[in-house]
Amino acid sequence: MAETIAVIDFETTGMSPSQGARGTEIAAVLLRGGEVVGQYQSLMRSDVMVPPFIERLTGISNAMLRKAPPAEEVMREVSEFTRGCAMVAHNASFDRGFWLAEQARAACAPDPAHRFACTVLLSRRLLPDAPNHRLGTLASWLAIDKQGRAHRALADALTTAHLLRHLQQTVAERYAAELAGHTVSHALLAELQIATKTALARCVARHAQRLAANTDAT
DNA sequence: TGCCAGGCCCTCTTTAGGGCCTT
Repeated sequence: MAETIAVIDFETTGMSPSQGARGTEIAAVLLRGGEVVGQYQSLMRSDVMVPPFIERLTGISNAMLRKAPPAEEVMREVSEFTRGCAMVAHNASFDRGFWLAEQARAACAPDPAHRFACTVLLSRRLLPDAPNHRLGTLASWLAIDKQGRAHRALADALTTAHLLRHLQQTVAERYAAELAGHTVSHALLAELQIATKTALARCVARHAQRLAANTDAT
């Protein structure tokens, strides 16, 4: 069966857990074989106030969060929802930081499958002609249908999922010869996101050779 | 008073600095 990738997005009270910021909403979209096969979204309540700027940006208010389920309960649910999935986020260092911090608060057992790939890093390498690599700009530039209000978790996660699908298709078409029939897996994306731009084709070819060698060995 | 993140990329670089991207 094709691997399942979980595309996640956090809305938060600030830029970094190290500064005391907390998640206010999380969404996870499951992609399998390029199709959306599941989605999860929930507001999450913590004891941290939403600053006015963030409330205007996301539309998530302190009043909304007072009625939301506790962050710990939400993290346990979304951890179970994404169990066994490789992860993707737009600017993954940001979401990964909140993911780890909120998981730790909720005493969720770390899932070794939860390795992150980043659509910012990938789009910088694969879409160098884009005006910039903000999620909204890339969505407009690639004519990705609007998925709802930007800066809400599910809308941004769905947009990122469509962007990821476009990036996978780009790799599949541009490096069809190097791929030699192999699919564009999360593992390959993780290698491409840290490859130099001039080494992308060689990176794909090496990856395909390793897969072929492993297949031969089994 | 002004500043406060962090990981990555690019270049006028690597003994550094500035910009991008996320809320």
